[in-house]
Amino acid sequence: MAEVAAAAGVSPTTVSHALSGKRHVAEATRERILRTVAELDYRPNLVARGLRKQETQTIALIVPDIANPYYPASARALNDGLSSAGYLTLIGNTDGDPGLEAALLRDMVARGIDGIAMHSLSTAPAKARQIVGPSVPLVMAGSDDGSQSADLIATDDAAGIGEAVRHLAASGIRDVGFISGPEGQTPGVFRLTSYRAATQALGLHIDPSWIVNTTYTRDGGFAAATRVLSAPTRPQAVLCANDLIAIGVLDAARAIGLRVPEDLAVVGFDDIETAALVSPRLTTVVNSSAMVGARFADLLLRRIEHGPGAPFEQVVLPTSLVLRESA
Amino acid sequence: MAEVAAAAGVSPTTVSHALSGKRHVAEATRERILRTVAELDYRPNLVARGLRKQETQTIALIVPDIANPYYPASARALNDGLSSAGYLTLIGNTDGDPGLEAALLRDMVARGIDGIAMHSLSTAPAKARQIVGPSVPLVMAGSDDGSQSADLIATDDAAGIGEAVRHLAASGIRDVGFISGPEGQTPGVFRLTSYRAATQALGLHIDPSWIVNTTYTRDGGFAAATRVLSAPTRPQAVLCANDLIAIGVLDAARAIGLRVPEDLAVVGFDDIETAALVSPRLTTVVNSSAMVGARFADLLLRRIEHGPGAPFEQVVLPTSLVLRESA
DNA sequence: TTGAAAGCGCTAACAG
DNA sequence: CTGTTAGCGCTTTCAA
Repeated sequence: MAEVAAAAGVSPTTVSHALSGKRHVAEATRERILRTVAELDYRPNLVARGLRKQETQTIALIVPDIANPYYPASARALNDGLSSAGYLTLIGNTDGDPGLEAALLRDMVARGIDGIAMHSLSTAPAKARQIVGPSVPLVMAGSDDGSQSADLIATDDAAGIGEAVRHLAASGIRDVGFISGPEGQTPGVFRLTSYRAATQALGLHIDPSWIVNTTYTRDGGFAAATRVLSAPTRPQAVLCANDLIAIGVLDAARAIGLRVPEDLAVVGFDDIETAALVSPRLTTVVNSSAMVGARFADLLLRRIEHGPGAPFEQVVLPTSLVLRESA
Repeated sequence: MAEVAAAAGVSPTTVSHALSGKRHVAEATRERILRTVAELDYRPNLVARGLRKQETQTIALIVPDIANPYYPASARALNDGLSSAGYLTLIGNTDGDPGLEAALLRDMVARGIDGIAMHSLSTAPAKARQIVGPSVPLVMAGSDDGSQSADLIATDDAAGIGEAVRHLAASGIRDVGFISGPEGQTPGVFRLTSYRAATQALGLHIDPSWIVNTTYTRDGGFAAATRVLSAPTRPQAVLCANDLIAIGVLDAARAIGLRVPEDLAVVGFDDIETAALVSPRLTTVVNSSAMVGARFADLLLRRIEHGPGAPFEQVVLPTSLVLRESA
């Protein structure tokens, strides 16, 4: 920048203002500066600008695993919602590990990011807020501890799962199992709770062996289903905490020789693209990842604009059951 | 940092060294400093460190679209290969637009990233190098202009496509079409070339109407296939520039009432997870996205270590045909 | 309409 | 074994 200033015969201050437009610069000087900038191919150093302005035009996206098909759509929508404001996305994978979630939150703050969007599996908002400090814009999805310490995006799990259970009951199914994520991890726990409530509301009996924890993966679903389905009293249907698990259940049903949905009805959660592609096509609860990403962007932008003082917002995304072939 | 220094009764320099370990600090002082750091919950400002050291521990990943199922695995593998060295990934989506590709390259450099990994659709290595300057570590995949201006990751398209064409010919198929990506975009052009070479080697005739350009999406594949398959002289098989296109072709075949593979054989490219899940399961050329990400990390690390002087490397990833149900 | 000077928070000579 | 000083490249008072 000093070079540009020298070449254009002005002070660095003026170059800065000519580029930022933050104060008026005489038309002639401005043109001269812009020409010099082009000639010298000068590009502002954003690290220096970030240090000085205490804002980096970067927002952090913390996810369990970007390779899990649920998250990329969220990442893309977040990016698109923020790119017009000049933000770029810095990404971190946690695999749901509480230690990594915490470490990544700290690291992101140390990097001076302007906001954090987090799909949390193990860290509650209060804990996350404690780690990042009071002034960092923080929006979390999939986790609500009632602490009012971050902007929140929730999914109406109860509605979707209630709809699913009623749909099954309407087809005469009374024995419904649930395959959740790792013990204690959100959002599985919420969905499990919704399942308990929904079955109880219909007066359905639940055998404890029908409820099982596993990882949020296809392999996890396969392993869990293999256990549940080979028990003497297997359920007629299983609800799954996400679609990946449900696809694993489909695998297991095929391996065991169970027809879906005749012998076993399967319902997923999320409606990732693949859900409509597997065979049989998966009946699932729609929980749009792209919608979450878009809301991340909205809330972050609003929080950045209004500062830490404004009351925290909570948006709850609707869910709906999409009927396909598996149930 | 000044606060910590004051509280611990030492100079900032000593605090810096106590934390970085770059020079010896007396055990007692070090312990005192570390305690103070913990008490004050001090966290180094990485933006300031970045400005001073001219390195940000950040690498850029530029992809056409992170929501396209091919790229997340690459992103994850890149991240994993780099995270132990303390790097985080800054992501950019270009949609293959040359202008965006260029703009993103510039922006990343301005942000002082320590290296760039790019899945390029429209920008050749020479052009990218010109934009980022001579000293920025740059690894590109899917694009080679023979200019020796960046580290390169290539896929052995010819081998995989040759294998596919021979497999089709062995089943008695002689009329093979090719659905590519947008005109002129890599990697479609390379694959199209490989297809021409492979069919010619077997003496197969190609009708010009069997070769068509479209976007690298399921919808693109559907639209293109609808055109190709409704022509009077439709091919017996189509090769596709990627799996998403192939899945769209499957959709189109179903819509038209063509049985796959009996009436139409379909071969994809990439072997994304979904390829094995669709019905019929997709026969495709394996081109591991995770492998690309891992190589990105390797090459970037090596380049960062050795500096811009070392000769550019080029790794070519093997491909292989995986036989499933669609061909 | 423009400039001088200070400073964001750190690290690396240089010096002792 | 430790401290002083300078400076990374910007933006923003303050002053003219």
